[in-house]
Amino acid sequence: MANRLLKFLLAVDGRPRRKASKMGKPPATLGDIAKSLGTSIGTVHRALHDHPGVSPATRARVLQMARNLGYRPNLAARYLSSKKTLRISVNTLQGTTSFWDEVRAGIREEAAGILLENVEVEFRTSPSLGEGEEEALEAAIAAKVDGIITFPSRPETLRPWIRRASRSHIPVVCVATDAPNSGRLGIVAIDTLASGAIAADLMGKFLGGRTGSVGITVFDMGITEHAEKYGAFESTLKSFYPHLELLKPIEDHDVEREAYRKCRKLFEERTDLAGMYVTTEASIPVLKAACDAKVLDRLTIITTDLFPDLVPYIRSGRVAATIYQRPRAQGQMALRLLHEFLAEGGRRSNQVSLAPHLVMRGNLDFFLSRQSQESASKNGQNGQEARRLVHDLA
Amino acid sequence: MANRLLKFLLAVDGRPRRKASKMGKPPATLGDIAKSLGTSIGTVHRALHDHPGVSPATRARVLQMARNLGYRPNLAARYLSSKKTLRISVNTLQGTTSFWDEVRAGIREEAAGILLENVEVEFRTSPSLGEGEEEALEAAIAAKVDGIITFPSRPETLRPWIRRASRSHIPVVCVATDAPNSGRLGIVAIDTLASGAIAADLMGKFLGGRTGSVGITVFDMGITEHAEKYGAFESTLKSFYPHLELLKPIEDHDVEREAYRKCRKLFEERTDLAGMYVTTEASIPVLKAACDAKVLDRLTIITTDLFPDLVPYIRSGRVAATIYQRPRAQGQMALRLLHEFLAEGGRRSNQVSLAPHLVMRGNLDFFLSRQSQESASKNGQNGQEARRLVHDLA
DNA sequence: TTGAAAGCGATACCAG
DNA sequence: CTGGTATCGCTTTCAA
Repeated sequence: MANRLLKFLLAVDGRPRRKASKMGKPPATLGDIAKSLGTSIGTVHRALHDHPGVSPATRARVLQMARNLGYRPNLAARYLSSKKTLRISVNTLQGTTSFWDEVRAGIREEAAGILLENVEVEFRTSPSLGEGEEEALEAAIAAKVDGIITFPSRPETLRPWIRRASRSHIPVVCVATDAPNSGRLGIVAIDTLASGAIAADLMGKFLGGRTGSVGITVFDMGITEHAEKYGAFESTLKSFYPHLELLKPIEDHDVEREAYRKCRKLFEERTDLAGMYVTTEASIPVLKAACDAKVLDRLTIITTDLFPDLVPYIRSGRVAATIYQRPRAQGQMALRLLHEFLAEGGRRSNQVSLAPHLVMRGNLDFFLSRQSQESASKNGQNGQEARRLVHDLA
Repeated sequence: MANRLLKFLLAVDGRPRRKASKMGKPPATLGDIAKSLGTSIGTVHRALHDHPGVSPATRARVLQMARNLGYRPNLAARYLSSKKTLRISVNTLQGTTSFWDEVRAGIREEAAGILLENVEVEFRTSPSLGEGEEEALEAAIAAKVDGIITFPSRPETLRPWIRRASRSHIPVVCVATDAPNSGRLGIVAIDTLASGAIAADLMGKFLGGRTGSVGITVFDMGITEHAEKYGAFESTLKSFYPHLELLKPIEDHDVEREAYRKCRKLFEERTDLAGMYVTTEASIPVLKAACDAKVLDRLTIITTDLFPDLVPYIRSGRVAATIYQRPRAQGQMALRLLHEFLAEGGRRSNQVSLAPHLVMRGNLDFFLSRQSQESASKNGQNGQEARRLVHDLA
């Protein structure tokens, strides 16, 4: 092949492959700061870390000089010398479906993949919604962990605890649900608007030109995410499929009996019901109700998430599609966000909105094989053994 | 709140937060190996790195002992002392759509996010399909980069070059298309089966009960990925929507005129055509052809990927849905794969299959806002300035 | 072919 | 309050 360098190819410089070769001066070190200030490394270090025993005057000078020189700590050196591990508390739910297991798996994978192997994950898992969540947060704070990943099932209740953590300089990242105005560092969740909108769009298309009403279940309209999802579903339906009537949301509060009862009632009353969008995890009771009310085969049903009990419904086509909220990816991103913050590597976007995945009969197996890849290690363990898991960002 | 530790919460030990606190002995070091062998650190190092000047006998003993002690290099120490940068060549296409720009953006983001800031990315971009790709690979090998990310547009042609790279101990990761039996380290791509299957499933649902034929365009059936995608589309259609007849694939070879001509012909001949699945980037010519043949509004069209010219078609509903191949995520994963290998951090799955995203009218804006987030820095640059970009894994 | 030793940049401790 | 220094584990160079 022609050896001439094609002109459209980036010319590659042959300078020695050292960092400084980029022509930018080598990054400033503590020593540099100390030298140019005529002080010692120890002092500079203390100043930069707000450690006691530095006069305000010198501290200020150090800070200024650090800024001038564009000082950025060398993480390799830091880790090598200190060997502190970052302890991260993961406060989540046991859960009724595999959702939270997957989130935890994602967190473990990501933690295992960190090069500096300096992350230790502690799981504090609540047995059910609202049971011991505050205590768990309190315990994490008391244990002086370096960071917290949590699912604020009831944002208002947990908010004061998150505030408390922040005040103790413990960054908190929320997963799946946000806790607004809590001072949390970041939030990782599925984009609610994208979810609601795609569900509506699919619903409309699946129903073809048929008219009728469409039902929707949510956890609680008081939670921002759920209200937003409903809103997106509603507005999309309205603008593209105005012939479909959206009914008032059914709130199930993650209580199976409540979901069943309310939906059963709906199914029996609204004979014009054509479709149903279940935004919560509690899709099985809804499906049961539809079955018992003998409307299951008449309805176009779109659910949320993916777990074993749902599989037969999808496979048989009785659930037309499910909006998969990618728990694994949520866990991974949450840990990444937190770790990057802790490692001082840089703060990126603190609000990560993931696009949901669409699962239907056709691609169901793809997602199932993905879930089963996480063969090893269940939750609750200290995650040390979860060294090398098969990994991807689904 | 109750201070008692709820029994279901993981008990947290209060041992000093040092690594060794896990009760597992501290990881073995070079010194440990040297000591237990009665030799020196230098020798151990040379043995482990295949450096010249070690007798085969001692090398063997060192290797064995390293294995026994479960030695794993401390990356922080390694990086701190050597300061070599990993140079990675990214050989991709200029491209007609924004696809490759996004891939490169993803690679840059990921490179910028690496804590040990030890990655340098060089872009070698070919102006068009097949133009200078071999030369670019040759150049990368000649430049002795540490790793290569490439798009093997014509796998057979590039295979020998990939082999050559591998023989020179330069790992190669393929993006978007695989180069089988080339010795490449890994492959990152959208799952073809998931793509084809979901497209078929949607096509069937969108068409409701209507009968008719469905067309499909591919790049070239000779490329594994395209054949697989076709296969998945075909089998899904056949098993769930047997009343739809799938036509023979139209190969466009990424030539716009070819796509237009062949499709125009199809549109005029097959008056029973109900749907069209465009698996290639060249959807615009197909849409033009449909428009000119006056069948655009009659067809249910599913395309691939997302770029500006396609937007109006989606917004107006003339393209029912598009299968988004997440170029950004592909780039990110490719770099991650390669870096983890190079950093000796561990080898995970070398075959990453991403799930495609579904874009429709409803969630279109979500994806558009995502793309525009990558405001800064275009391709072709040396990527040094792309320090902190907004980041997520879409 | 091998051993010894000087860094890399930050942390943490001990002396002034 | 501040300066000095041993240390982390590895790479690399210089002697032997």
